[in-house]
Amino acid sequence: MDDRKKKILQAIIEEYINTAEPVSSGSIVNKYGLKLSSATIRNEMAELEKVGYIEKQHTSSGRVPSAKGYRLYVDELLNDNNISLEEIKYIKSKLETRVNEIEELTKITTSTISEITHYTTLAIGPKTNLQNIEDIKFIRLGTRMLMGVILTDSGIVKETMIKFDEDINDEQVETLNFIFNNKLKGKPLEEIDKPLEKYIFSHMNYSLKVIKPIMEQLNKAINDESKIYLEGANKAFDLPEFKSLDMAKNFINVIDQKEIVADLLNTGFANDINVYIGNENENDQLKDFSIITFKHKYKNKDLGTIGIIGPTRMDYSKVISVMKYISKKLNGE
Amino acid sequence: MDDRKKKILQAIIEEYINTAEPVSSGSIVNKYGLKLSSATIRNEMAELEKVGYIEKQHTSSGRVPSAKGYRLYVDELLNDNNISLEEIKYIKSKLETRVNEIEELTKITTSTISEITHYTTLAIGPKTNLQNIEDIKFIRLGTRMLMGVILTDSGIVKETMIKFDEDINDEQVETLNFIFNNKLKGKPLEEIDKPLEKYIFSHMNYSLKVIKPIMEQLNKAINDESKIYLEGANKAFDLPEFKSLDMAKNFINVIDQKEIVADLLNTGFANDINVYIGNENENDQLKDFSIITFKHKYKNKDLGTIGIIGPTRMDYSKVISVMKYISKKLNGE
DNA sequence: TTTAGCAATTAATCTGTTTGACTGCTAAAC
DNA sequence: GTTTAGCAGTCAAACAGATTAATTGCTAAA
Repeated sequence: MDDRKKKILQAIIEEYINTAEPVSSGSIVNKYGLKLSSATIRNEMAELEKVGYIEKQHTSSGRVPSAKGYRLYVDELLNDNNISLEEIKYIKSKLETRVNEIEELTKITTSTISEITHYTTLAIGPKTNLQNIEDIKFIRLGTRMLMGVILTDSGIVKETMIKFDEDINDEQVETLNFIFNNKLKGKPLEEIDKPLEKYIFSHMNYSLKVIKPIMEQLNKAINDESKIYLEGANKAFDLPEFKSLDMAKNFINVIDQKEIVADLLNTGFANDINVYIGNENENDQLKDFSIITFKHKYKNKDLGTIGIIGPTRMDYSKVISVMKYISKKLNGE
Repeated sequence: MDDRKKKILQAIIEEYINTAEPVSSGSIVNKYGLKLSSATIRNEMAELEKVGYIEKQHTSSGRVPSAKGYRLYVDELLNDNNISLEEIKYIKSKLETRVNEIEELTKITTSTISEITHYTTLAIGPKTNLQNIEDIKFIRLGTRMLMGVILTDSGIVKETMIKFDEDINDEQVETLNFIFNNKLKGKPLEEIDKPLEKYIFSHMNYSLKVIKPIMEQLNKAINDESKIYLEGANKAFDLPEFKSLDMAKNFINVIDQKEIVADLLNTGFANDINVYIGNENENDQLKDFSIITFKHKYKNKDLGTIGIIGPTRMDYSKVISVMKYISKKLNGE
């Protein structure tokens, strides 16, 4: 792969991303700084095809990038600083909104990305079971109901309602708060488990009727599949690839299935922007889509993962640039 | 409209709902108990068309019900007890799941309806500002954060996080709990407002720095657009009307816009199953869809509205039957 | 090594034809 | 008076062939 081939590949990919039409040798002459005749480009294209970076749909058609082509483009060729001053200004203003909850920040970030990139954007909260408990409290609502609230060191708040068949009094609530905090503060969330149940049961004289539902609900709350955020599902339908009904149907199917979305957001490395192109995706239902994700953090604390999903013909440069900027910005410049 | 015409109209509509194809005079002979030749049915169809209950797409095509036709069918002709024993059994088992929160019940009901009817199902929580406060409490998390929790008499729980620039101590929290409960218990949610702020400010010596954020967040929490639940968005794409890309795009557009969904769920009468057929919908974007909603209640307490959305060719009989049954079941037989 | 020029290929578009499913109407049957 | 058989008329959908336009690969010249 000499330099000229890479330049031509880049031109093909960028032209295809812009036009969504197979790229002919003639269409990139005099664009992208290529001072070559269409015949020469044709010769180079034939070789690029031989090594699998581009593909033809039929004998006389223009070329379309393959997953392998996009991969090279993403790894070596694209401009990852493709972001305008206006966009930076807009993102800044959005991210500086004062929020009281991590959830809100995630929501804002998700919708901002969707607005700027025009792609469907997804987000999921962080895996909580590795986080540490910073505070755990119970609060009585009415006579037979408790709300359990857990604050983790990442600032995530988990809450759950617990109903009882008998009345609860304030003294009991206070004891619960005392015991749970003493026993669990600073420990990882997953420590809320059976052993504790036995401990409470042997150290307090509450009936199992009270303790059982508490433990059940707390465990449910922390193991709860995190909430999934979705912004701009309709944006996909403006793209020409969604003219195909199959594609559209597949897309809705994917974003409608929480497990698939959770899966795709939960793979990938912590400190990177992760790009999965077409058939690089493990899940067969995703093989026509590309997905770009990153874990967003605030002062190095995991806040979850945000990702965009779109056709393989995606503006990788723009998306990656925006994510890079936001990631940096969230983590404090 | 004599009886025979109604029978024929019913036959046309039910055949169309089943097949999604324009209904010819021949296709309903010997079905639906009609012992007439196709010629007679043709004559009747011509008259039904003249009064606007059915329509032709071109001279030699079969007939398709109009919105007016569906309306008559829904009001007078359909079987609203179109529900099988298996379905009843399934619904029962689902609704008997023990839940700790209203939210959960809404989720379960929504997904059950979607599973049984095969239509996209939407839900929204009740308008909270008319509900009464049953309990209102603050709980300290860490040193500079409060969680405010409001329980209403319908069992709805609203919570909000409040951050401060200075430390909060337990004594302050206790006073807050005392004052808010004393002042607001039994009152409608909308009473949480400016006058209270002044009262607290004059009766306690907390700085405005503490009280301001509390009032702000509480107001935000109660005025928050209720969460919208969505189940089975992908189900729509199995229907033949969604072969049309325009239709599909419109559909996604509608369910993606929270305001439209909130609007369509918030119209309609409290004690009824509300049916909006095609152009009966006020919103232009909904004119190709039909919507059926009902307010679900538990022991006469408003729990919000559940609705399904689909093409005008919808199985009104099944949907209405299922909703009737569920509505009755939730409200305690 | 590059390029001009040209035959070959193919999808997309267009055009005309056939087919099949209906209807509406007429006249006969009930 | 009502119902029905039968048939001409209509139209969309399916099909088949011809045309067009885009683009390639290859050859031979620059």
